[in-house]
Amino acid sequence: MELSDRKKKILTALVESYIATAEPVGSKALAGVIGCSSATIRNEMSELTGMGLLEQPHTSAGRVPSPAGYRLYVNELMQRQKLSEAEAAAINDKLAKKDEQIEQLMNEVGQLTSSLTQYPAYALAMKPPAAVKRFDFIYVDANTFIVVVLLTDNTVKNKLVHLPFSVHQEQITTLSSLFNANFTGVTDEEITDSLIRSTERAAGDTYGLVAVVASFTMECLAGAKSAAMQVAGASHLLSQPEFRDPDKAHALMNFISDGGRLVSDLPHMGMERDGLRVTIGPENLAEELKDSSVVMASYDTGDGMRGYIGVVGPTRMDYSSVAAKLSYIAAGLSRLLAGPDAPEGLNNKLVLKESDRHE
Amino acid sequence: MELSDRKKKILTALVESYIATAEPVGSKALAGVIGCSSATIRNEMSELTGMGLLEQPHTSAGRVPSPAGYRLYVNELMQRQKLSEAEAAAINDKLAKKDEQIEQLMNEVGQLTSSLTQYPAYALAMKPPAAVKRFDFIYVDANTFIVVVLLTDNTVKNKLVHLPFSVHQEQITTLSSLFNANFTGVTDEEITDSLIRSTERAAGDTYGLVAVVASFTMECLAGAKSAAMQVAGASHLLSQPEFRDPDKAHALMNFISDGGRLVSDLPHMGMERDGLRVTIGPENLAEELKDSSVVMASYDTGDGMRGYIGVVGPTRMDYSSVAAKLSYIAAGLSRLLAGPDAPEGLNNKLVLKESDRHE
DNA sequence: AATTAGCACTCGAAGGAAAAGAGTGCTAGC
DNA sequence: GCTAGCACTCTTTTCCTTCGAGTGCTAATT
Repeated sequence: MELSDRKKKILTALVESYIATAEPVGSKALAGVIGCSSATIRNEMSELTGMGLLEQPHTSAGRVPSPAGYRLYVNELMQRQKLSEAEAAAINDKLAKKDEQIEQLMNEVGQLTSSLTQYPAYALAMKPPAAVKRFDFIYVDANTFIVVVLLTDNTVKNKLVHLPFSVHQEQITTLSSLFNANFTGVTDEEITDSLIRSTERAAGDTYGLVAVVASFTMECLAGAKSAAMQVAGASHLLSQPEFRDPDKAHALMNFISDGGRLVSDLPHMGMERDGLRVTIGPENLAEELKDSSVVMASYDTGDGMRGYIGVVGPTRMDYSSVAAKLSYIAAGLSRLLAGPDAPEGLNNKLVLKESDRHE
Repeated sequence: MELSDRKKKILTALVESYIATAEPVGSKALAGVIGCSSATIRNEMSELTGMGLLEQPHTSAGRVPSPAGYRLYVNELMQRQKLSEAEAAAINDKLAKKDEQIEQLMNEVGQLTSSLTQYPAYALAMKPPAAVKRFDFIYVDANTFIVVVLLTDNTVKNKLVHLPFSVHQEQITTLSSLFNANFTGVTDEEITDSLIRSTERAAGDTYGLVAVVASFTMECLAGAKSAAMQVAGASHLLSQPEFRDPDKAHALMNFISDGGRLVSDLPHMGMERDGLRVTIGPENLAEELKDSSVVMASYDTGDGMRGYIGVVGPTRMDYSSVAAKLSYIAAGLSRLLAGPDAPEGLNNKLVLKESDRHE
């Protein structure tokens, strides 16, 4: 059922006033804004309460939006906000530095989001599954060599292997061709015991090393697809009036600090058209979030890497401004990670431009 | 001036009772424990107050230890506590996994310390300065090669370099000998502009790549000596009665979450004999810590790598148990990082034992 | 029919007095 | 030197009152 224009206006004004002040809103306060008497507002508010969009903390307090009220506000009433020049510039600035490890980057993004929104924030990156593109073995000395693995996403991993017995340069070379023949283009699930065993049979006197290198390879592949997750700014919660009760604050902080729960208990699929998603109070699965809200945005680099950034706060969250900021940051991340300077995905590589050549 | 035995007993009992309950301690409560009447205790307490070891929140409350009182307790009265079997086992268990990146490890150690002590904890690792032991260059394709750098601390770093022009296999080989000749054994301060320029002059047609590889090298060396710092469990603060005031909690949490301040504002030198150090309330330099205490322990791998773990809490901290746990964890870390299984320091290397050889 | 003014009513917040309770300091006696 | 006793102090708790914001309803107005 459709609301009258005036009801929409009242609900909007009420939600925004409550977001700003955290105080229940009375009819008098709205009368001025809407342009009719407080009695009229009271009648309207009474109906809105009947529809479940507003709530009364107690008889003689003003009204407060219910979760359904917030939902309606977020879906239909809220203004899409633009970032100020300064904010946009700050974000671009922070994101300018590429070429970082993914954990490090997620950490910075979390910090940035949190300090910008003044709410706790998290940042999550998920890499697509990778395979090995090529192996290189570097002979260091009789007891030591280095395995260097180049993955399909152009990440490079390495490991120093120290042996209690000696090997020759040629044995390492053999090992190298062996692995390049058998283990390239293989994802981590495809590294089976039988593959390892058949490689060992072909390995001659270097069979003892196969299992070691194979397990390192699996580690790399597992690491490559694993998600990086960072949480930042949890202490911002404490400045919100709804968390002046230390017990409530504690419960939610615990939940937030446990990155695993954030990932598992938030429905990170089914983003709206613009890659944004808001879950309000009881819509959240996790018990700890039943009277908090989460705003999240997804980004996508186009080459299989996806991720999310999000913000946790009281249901009385400044949805409009948070949504705008998250969208902007997410868009920036998509650009950064898939941009022309990093055409093949994120990794610690270095692109040399013609202009860098010394004359 | 030396305290009578009875005064020591009273002070000890009072501190421990206050640590346990967070309530000011009255003379009656102590009378039972000490074995004389409350009036006697009152007289003694009055003198202890005069000496500045106790404080009265107000006339009709019991007494509370002053910072000086805690200091005396920590220095002379407190029992060196032993860990329970279970606790020791839990720590050993957690520390069993070696072979991790240093950031990851510090993160886990922070978590472990925090969950064990129920206070916020931090873990800090500082690597000694390193130099490059050798360079390897892997030719991938005409536009791409990988630089692999083996450092003196046996860490291996790599970078994929993508070029806007083609190079030949031989050019890469030249580059390799060039860098191995000029840049090995060099610390990051020793990489000067003139070194780079003289190498470029010797580089022939690969001069354009010298600066790139050199700057990557500096990055590696800088990264190798940089400290890894992790903070965990900040939310434990909220369960302490002294931080029921959200403003206080907020201020301290902000301080703690800012790892940099923790490092710079804590006097991490001058550990006591057993590698432990306690700073109580106003002894702390940082304004935010003026009514908190910090217990920290140092570890040392013997090969130049040092680090600290620490715990932040109210002055009413359970010094005895925290000190025991920190000592144990620090000792465990020393062992882990310098132990027989990792004889050359921490890095992501892999040591193959004879028994690992397949038969 | 919709809006508004007026008014009685409700209920939490704020303030204040009184009572309760815990602990001290002092004095006198053991 | 220790202890019992007691008056005194000061916080905490409780209960009561007052105050005020805001509602819901009714009747008047447009």
